Amino acid sequence: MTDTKTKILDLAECLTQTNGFNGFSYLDIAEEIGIKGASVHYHFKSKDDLAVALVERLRELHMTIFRQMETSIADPSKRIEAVIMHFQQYAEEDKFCLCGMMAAELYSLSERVSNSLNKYFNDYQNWLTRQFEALGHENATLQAIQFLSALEGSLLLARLRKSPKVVSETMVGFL
Amino acid sequence: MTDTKTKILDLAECLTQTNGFNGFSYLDIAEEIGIKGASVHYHFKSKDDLAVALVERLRELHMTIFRQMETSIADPSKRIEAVIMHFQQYAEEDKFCLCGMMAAELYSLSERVSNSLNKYFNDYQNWLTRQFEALGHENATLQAIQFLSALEGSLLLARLRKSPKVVSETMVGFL
DNA sequence: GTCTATATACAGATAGAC
DNA sequence: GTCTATCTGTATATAGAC
Repeated sequence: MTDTKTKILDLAECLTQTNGFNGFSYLDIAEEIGIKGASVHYHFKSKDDLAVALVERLRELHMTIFRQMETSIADPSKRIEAVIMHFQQYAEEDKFCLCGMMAAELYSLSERVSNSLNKYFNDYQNWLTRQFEALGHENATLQAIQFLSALEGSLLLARLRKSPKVVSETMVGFL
Repeated sequence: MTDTKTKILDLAECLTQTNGFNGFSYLDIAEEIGIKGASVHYHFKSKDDLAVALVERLRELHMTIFRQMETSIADPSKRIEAVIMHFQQYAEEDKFCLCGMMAAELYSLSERVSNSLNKYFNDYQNWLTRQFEALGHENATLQAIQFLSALEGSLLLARLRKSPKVVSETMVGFL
């Protein structure tokens, strides 16, 4: 049985990816997991605290997964392929990227959140750069930022068009 | 002297690009242009009407500009360069793409808006495809969706990092 | 076309009981 | 850790006067 704090984070993550961080309330969270609105404040004093916790949790999770992939998957292009499929899965669930969503909502969020978002994308980009270096690309840094940009943009379009495959179709040829 | 309706649209466009469409209220609009909140409803009965008007106006404007560019700028790669610089300008003003923003906020918007957004991006992509065809690209359709995706994604990252040049640096090599 | 006044709903947040 | 009760602020929207 998962504890309440984790339940809140899981649900908030899902709601942010679909409706945006400003698109749900503490009451939405409370009703869904069966507590009262005030109780959510016990776990996350302010909604800003919740935002920071969401980004930090995802950054740590993704970095752990990325580190594991470097030993469990031998071929770097297969690792990148897995990343593409992960984003396509978001589109299939009518979700956008959590941090992409918050990056769009940037100016309604605090500096703490924007710092966390920057850390997230920097870590992401550095990992991608290492993969493209391993694949022997001339300019791995440029390749990484192009890949990351196209990934975020294609997910935005795929979700709008209700065509998840737009992600993998767009990312073809980035390997 | 611009009329009130145009003033509302101009301000709403700016606010949507910075704070998101759900990030401002009729009262914000009213105070800035010097009328009362209720008066905004006279011009746009519901906020949903305002959303549709914003997207439709921008689609018509951009399509007009694109059509003009095809006669005023001889080199298709110079036309594409102009598009990149237009997006970089957004980043310099701490703005995201209006329709990209609304695409992120998709599930808090009506079907009317999502239909308009789809029309906008389809027209955009078709125009880009024509440019890449004129440049003799093998797969102009793929090139266009990759370009559009990378453009949206790089703007999202450039704005987050407060580095407008990320847009043009990322879009290098897409010509 | 803009105003005042108002209806209704919901947001984030806190105090204090259990 | 969750509750009830409440505060305060703000949102979209409408009716009817000017």
